[in-house]
Amino acid sequence: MQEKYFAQETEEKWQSNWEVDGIYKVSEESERPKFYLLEMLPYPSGRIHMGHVRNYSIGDVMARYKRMCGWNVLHPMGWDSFGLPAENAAIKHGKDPAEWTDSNIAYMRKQLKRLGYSYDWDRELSSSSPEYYRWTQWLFLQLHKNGLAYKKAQKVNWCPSCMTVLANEQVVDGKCERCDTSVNKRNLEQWFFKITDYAQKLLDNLEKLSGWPEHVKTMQHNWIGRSEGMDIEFRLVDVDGSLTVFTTRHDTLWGVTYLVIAPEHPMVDRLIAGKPNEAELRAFVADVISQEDMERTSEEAEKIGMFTGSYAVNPATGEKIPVWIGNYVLMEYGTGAVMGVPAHDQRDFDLAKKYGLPIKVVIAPEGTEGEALDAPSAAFTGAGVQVNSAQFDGMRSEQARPAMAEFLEQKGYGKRAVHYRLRDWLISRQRFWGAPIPIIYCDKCGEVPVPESSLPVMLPKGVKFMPTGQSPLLDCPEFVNTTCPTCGGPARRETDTMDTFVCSSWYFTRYTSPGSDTEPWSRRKADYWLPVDQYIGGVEHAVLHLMYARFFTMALHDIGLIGVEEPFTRLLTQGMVLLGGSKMSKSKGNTVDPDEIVERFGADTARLFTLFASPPERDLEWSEEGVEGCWRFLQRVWRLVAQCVNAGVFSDGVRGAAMSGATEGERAVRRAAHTALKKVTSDISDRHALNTAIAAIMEFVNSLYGLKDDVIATESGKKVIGGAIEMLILMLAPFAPHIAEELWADTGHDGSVHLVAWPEVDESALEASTVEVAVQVNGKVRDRIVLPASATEQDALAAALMSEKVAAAVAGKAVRKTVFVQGKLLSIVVG
RNA sequence: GCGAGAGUGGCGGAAUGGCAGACGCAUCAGACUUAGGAUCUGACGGGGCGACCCGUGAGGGUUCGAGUCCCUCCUCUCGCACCA
Repeated sequence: MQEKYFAQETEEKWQSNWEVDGIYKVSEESERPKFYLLEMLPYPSGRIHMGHVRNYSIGDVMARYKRMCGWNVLHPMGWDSFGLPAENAAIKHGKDPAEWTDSNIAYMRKQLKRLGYSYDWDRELSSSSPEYYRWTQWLFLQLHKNGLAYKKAQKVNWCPSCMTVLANEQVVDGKCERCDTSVNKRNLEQWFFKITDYAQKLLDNLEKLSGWPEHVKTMQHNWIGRSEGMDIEFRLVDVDGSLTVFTTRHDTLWGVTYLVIAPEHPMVDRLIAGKPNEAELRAFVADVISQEDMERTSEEAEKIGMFTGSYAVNPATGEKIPVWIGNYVLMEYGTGAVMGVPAHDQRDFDLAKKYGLPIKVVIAPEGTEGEALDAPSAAFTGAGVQVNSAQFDGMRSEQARPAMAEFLEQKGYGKRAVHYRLRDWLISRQRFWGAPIPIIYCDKCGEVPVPESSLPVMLPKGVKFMPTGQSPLLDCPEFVNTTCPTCGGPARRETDTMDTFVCSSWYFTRYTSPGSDTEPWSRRKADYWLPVDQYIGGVEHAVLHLMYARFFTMALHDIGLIGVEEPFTRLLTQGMVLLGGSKMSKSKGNTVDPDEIVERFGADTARLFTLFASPPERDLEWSEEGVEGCWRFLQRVWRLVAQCVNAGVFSDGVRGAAMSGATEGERAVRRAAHTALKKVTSDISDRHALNTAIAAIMEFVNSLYGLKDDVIATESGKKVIGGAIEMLILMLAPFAPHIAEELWADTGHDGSVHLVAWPEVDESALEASTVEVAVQVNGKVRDRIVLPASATEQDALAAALMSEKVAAAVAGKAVRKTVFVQGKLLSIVVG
């Protein structure tokens, strides 16, 4: 066996063997417990990038490890293949989106296969294929049937570059999440999913997701934004009707000196009609509405307002208070109207100061009841003691709150209410390359769902793309014009398509039943595999994909289509791959091409480096030298095994991993093997600390190099070394599957190393006859002494006092106390 | 402002409250070589000839013992942010 390893030919050989033998295919018919391991569905942009390599390498280690541990592992791969880039390529280069997408998929599939991931490729799916989007449409119809999909006109986010509307989650800092263009608002009639019905459940279930990172749960928690308070009704004075405000501080109700409503509020017209300055008011309203959201809602933006000329009555005090229109009140949140409490809310305070509105203190900081009534210089927003609040005076505000709620509800002035920041999910897109929304409009029958038997509503071929801001399907008469399923009369199809996040909200369920063409999935199979036991992907989807998929799963559960409520039991969010401190990206030009790394070093090296350089959850700085280091390590492993093979370690057959060991050297080899195994096993399964698992294997290899020459000289030593080498290959298998497979064969084994059981730690092998113990005197390490492993505290102290250094530190003082940590440390306190 | 996370050698990073810096990279020295950008051996936080002293963002505290736990700050990253 030669001492140099040539990765490329070996890797390709095993990749084709694996494929021919189908060793990663799984079915439900298994005695083994199931484990569903999934990495987030990639978009087929054209080529894979290092972020993909890292994501899938992490997943592949876990999949291979779990498989070796005896689990029936489902590990599939597919494509999130609808979306804008395909359409942009169509517009720019005249390519058919389907062809562009398919050729990207073909290339990327080849890249993934070249990296040797253990996917069950028979389950591959592509969300843009009619076989898949047929069921996306079918699921839309189920949601529609159950009142969870509806159409309404609303002011929505519009990305002028993508020429489509966006969901709230897809707007980051006022910019399009995808292309970074500033979004603006348009009033459009759009399709929504009623995710707000699940706001409370999405929030409550977070507590059950103990396998999710805290920061992701926090982000979802904040995004859902539950707040508890009261809706309080203020009767209007000269106008019919009332205004309802939402407040979390009804303890400040007696301090309300005015109301403020959003310029978009439906009551605005009635409140300003006929007022002397009506024209001026209308101009003000129009001006505020026309402002971009960012300039209107940024914290620095000045609070401006205008008196409507109308009044309302504070139900608590009976006082007549003015109704204002303010730029800082948002129609989309709460009721679009707020009560102005300048003494206890900084925004209200700013407005009151600016326009000379009265300020009335009703909460005094503890111990300042008398003086607090003077004109404050800023709003006091903390808790305190009620003043000026009729029968509630003197109560602490926290206690006043429930008492007041009770009082207000009894009087019929308001009711306790919960509002969420979460809005319904806007799913329609004015683009071609998505799943058409299966709805038909008929002049007679109105909005009619496409019958399930007519699915899929296919995307037409040969569409002309013109970025007009309307779906290209509109210019496609053969698509638009149809007949009404109900009355048979002429009708038009919906031309908007679905947000691609809809496609990725259920794909993990489709993987359980690939190719099913009579139903989206087999209930039996889905029940067997779901939920996903371990999900891996980037944190950028914390409130996008991960929340949409949770909503979808809950909804499908409640409709009765699926057995689980939460799709992902454990979640690992892997960090980004950086080069020169910033995320690799084409636009910055700081990318490293996986193909090039595979070509130079092989897939095993590429995988190993992305796993070794940093713990999975943290960002990883790409380093050419680091990659070379991993390559050197694999060569070092190869050389070690080759030298053993050439020395005849395996000449009389395989070793079966069991090792006895009589001499000190043999025991040391055995100890090194099982120490490494113990660390690697717990690092993979408990902590997902793949970087330290690899470090432990490296240490193991280093110690084998040191021990081998002595031990290998005898027949018994050969057996011990052989067993250790087998363990090394098994431990390496999840991380560097190709070289492990080749070495497994070269050491005389039949069959794939990836089907061999993960070895078990032999605790007895870990025991050493002697241990080194650090000796501290008053907390400082003074010496290290070697003791028999069985030494007691007394033995240790006696031995320690024999040490010159320890004796010097103790000299002349009395030993007051000792602390002994078996095998590690002796702490002597003197004084 | 609110919430979450992080600050450790020249670098990436290790350390159930128990010998700080595992493992790797870079660097230096040596060996082997016609050669070495291969490989092997060794050194590698700072100071000091030395015994020793100092050292995990800063300052306190708990403890026989603190990178780790507690308190007060500082810096950075991420998320939310006029949400009533």
